[in-house]
Amino acid sequence: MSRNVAFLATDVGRLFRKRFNVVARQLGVTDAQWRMLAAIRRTPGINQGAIAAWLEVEAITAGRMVDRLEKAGLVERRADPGDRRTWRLFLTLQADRHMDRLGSFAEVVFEEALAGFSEAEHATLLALLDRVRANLSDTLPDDAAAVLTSDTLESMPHG
Amino acid sequence: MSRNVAFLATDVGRLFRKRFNVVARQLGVTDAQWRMLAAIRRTPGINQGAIAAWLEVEAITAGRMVDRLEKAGLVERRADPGDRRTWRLFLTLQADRHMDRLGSFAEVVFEEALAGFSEAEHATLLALLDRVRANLSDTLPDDAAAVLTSDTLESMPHG
DNA sequence: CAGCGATAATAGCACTGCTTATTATCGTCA
DNA sequence: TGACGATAATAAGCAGTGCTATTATCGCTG
Repeated sequence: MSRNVAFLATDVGRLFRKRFNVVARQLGVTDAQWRMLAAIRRTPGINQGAIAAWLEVEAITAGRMVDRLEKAGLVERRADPGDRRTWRLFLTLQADRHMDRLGSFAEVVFEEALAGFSEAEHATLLALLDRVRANLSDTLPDDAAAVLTSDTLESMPHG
Repeated sequence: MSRNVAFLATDVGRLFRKRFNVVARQLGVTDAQWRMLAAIRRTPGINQGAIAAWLEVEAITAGRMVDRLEKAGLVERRADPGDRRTWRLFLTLQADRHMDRLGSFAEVVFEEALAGFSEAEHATLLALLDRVRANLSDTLPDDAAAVLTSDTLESMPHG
């Protein structure tokens, strides 16, 4: 029944999310929000479209997450001096302080998830899963790659 | 960044869902609904709690999906003669007629997802992913196993 | 049979995510 | 410079998912 990659992947993702959120709720942050915060920390000043491409979600999805994160005081939207359509995203100090603890929480769940795995098995799993993701990512791999090299990020304040 | 099982699994699940739903929308059925329909077809008369355990989601989640499927005319709730708290679930004729086509749709996406995979790689991926799922499934494996052998299903009309 | 803990389902609230449509702006081309 | 297609973001509406709390029963125990 569930003997297929899609269902297993869906289940693993959901189960991870559930576990992570139990502990991360202490900080008022969900797993998806953590991913977004991490992406912003990696490239401060990134705009919503680029972060959506990076996370492989739709722009509207990313936009609403930013709404909540902004309201929660974890992300700051700053106007782009060169393009009045876009927002530049930055972490607040509070968010920055949360990142280490969130990382630790995730580490714990990762270890549970991989209990009994050898290093080789772990590596194999990641490699195979990544190939599946690539197969299913329409034009997304190109877009995501573009994000990392485009001029969008060239003018960023302190990358 | 996304070099961990949880994120990769989340992404693969989401990407699969997106692709599958593009075609399945013709029949007005989502991927999650298809999973539930398949579970009901496998054990007609199953109740909501058991199906929730089988799908590894919360009872309320399954209950609301049944709401929508019932409204869409794909699932029928029948009272349980022996327990007034529970509902027995059955596919309608319409749903039954959809199942083959939905299976075909999924096959296509599965093949895309596994493009370039050898049989051995495929098997390895499934085995490793399933171990991760087992690691993350709290008491769920036991519950799910129980579902398959419990008296819940013994008195089912034509399994 | 009365009480009480366990179980099945549901109600309310919140978050993630998608599709389709709309608004504001940009950039280019005539 | 003015129009028009492309792009960034948002709006509306729905599905899936979870947590916490509540209601209706069950079933056992005294």
